[in-house]
Amino acid sequence: MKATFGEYIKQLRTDNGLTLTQLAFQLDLDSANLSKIENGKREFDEKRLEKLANAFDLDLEKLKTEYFGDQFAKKMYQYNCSPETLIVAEEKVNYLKSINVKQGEIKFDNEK
Amino acid sequence: MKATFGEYIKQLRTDNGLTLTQLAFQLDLDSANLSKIENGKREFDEKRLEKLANAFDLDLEKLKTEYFGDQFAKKMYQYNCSPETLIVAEEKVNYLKSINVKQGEIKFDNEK
DNA sequence: TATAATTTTGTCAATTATTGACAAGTTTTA
DNA sequence: TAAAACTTGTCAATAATTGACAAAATTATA
Repeated sequence: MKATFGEYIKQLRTDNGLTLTQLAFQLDLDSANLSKIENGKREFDEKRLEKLANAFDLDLEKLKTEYFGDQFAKKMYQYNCSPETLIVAEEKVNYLKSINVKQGEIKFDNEK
Repeated sequence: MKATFGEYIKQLRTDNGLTLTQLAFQLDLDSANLSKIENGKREFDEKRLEKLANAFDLDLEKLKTEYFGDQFAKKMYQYNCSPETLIVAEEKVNYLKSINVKQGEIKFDNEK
């Protein structure tokens, strides 16, 4: 899997013989906007990952990996970040996990 | 370097004997908001990275690595992404670079 | 070829998120 | 204990994102 997330969706959709309208309906989206997503002109909203997984019977975890990997890649490309950035990210994830084992949970706004 | 970006700024600031007000001035920020940034309650705006680099005579590239690494780590922690996400990100950066060598540049809105 | 279906693009108001600013509170320092 | 430094809460202003629709372009098919 090397494509962007939009290209990936398009691939899934066409492989399964769906039109934009059909998939957009399942994702609770306008077909015009799904087109933009597939062509990289709009972002796919994280909230719809589960619907996308259901639409094609995909593993949500794998989908998340594709999705966030894509987001990070876009940012890195856009800002010309060094590959080192990803190593730093890995360290910092571990750091965040370690301090939260000790100190309880960080609250993010997407949690209730 | 394992700390969050906010902790990193605080470290730099205190090591150099600056108050919030003093550093905030250099960053064109309100000291109250800088406090929130240091404590992870607000985001540091990418546009201020250069000012931060100047304030402490840091290499902008290294700062970017810390900054974006921190952003990715937060997202991964927040959404409980697998470590694999970073490998996917690396592949996709290369993919983006390869298609743009071939096809010309992707335009991002932050470019003029 | 025409016409129907599909996809793409443009636009814009509405919603949502982020920011700057200031007041008020707390903690630290001298 | 007074001043300085830091933190927290709030909110209007600004900015970014989204949904929706119209219309243009492309593709498929009768």
